Amino acid sequence: MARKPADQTVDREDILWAAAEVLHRNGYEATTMKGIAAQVNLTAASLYHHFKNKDFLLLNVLEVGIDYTIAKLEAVAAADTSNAEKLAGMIRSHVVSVTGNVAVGAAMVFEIRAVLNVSGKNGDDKFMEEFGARRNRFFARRDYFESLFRGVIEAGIEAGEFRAVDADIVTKAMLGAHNWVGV
Amino acid sequence: MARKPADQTVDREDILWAAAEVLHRNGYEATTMKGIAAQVNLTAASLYHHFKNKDFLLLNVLEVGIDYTIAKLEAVAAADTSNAEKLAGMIRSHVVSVTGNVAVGAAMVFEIRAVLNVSGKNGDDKFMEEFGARRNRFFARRDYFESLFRGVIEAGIEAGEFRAVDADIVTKAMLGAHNWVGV
DNA sequence: TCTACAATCGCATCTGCATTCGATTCCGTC
DNA sequence: GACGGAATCGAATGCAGATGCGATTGTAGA
Repeated sequence: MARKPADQTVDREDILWAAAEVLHRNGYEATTMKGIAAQVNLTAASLYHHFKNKDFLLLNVLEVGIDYTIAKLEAVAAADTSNAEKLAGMIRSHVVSVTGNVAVGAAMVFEIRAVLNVSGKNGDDKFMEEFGARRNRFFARRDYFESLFRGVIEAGIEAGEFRAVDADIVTKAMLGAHNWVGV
Repeated sequence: MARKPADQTVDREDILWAAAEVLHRNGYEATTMKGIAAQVNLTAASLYHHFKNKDFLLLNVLEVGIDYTIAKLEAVAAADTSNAEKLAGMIRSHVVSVTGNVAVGAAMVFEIRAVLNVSGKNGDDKFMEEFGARRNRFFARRDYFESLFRGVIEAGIEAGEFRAVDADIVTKAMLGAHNWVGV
């Protein structure tokens, strides 16, 4: 009695989805391994077979989210159109990403800080080394994501298509607007 | 040795500020009573002299924040100007509120859901009754706050000052933009 | 069929945190 | 100066949640 029938097994991705949902409902710290496990009819212990620990699991949710969002965005950003059209397309793409998968979208909006705070308790060198690296990669991706928007805005200003606004602030405001409509 | 010198005593408000800061840094669940207490050079136990418990304390942070924000906003919203001017003033007011006190501002943005989730563990009837009431009041305030914006937008559309947009969505997007620049 | 591995589970541990309580010290007031 | 309440603290309690471990059982090849 230590294993469920084969037709109930889940894979990494199922767990990530479940985690995203629980995350969306409860927030990072309030999300328990038990809670995630329950979502996929497993016990908390079983999750450790698939993920190193809670922090890695949740970071993984964000990684998948940002990668997906960026992939869709890059396609649009690479288009050979005016900056105005490009920006419009990017906005559409981003909003669709955020609203299409509210759980993951919200996770990326709300749980960043939680990921940032992982550090103290886990005194493990090995752990923090790997986690830190992946976390940095995630934030780098996030910066890159933002830079896609900022880039188009700046290019648009250069080209005289847009008024000369503060691209930094406008980018942030814009992303905030996108995030918010999906919450 | 059970009391600090008089010049170090703190009051409710000091604690609320401290809580807002810790909240901003760590998020709701990761915010510990000990952490808040440390911020004002007290022990966790001492906080219970000032607040019923953690949930009430943190809810109080949000209450103060929304009340402050609304107070400032109402002044502008009541002005006898065009809707466009009014809206501009409100945006200014809100952004200043959010950026002026990042801790409280961020708390209101990020911790709402945490407050919403308070319920299970505290089986106390008395507790949940009062907490629920205050929480509802808070959310009502929050709705009211949003309605101030939506109202002006709708009025502006009526008056032909603004294009006929979806006031709901635009309000959300707008507030998201404001919140985001302050994060 | 047998074997190795993957996927689970139950249980036990360990830790951190909220909350309680009794004791102590300050301060304003009478 | 004595008294009552306010503000603190330290220590103890109790619980929930992360994680480790050994046992168990599907399942895919040899």
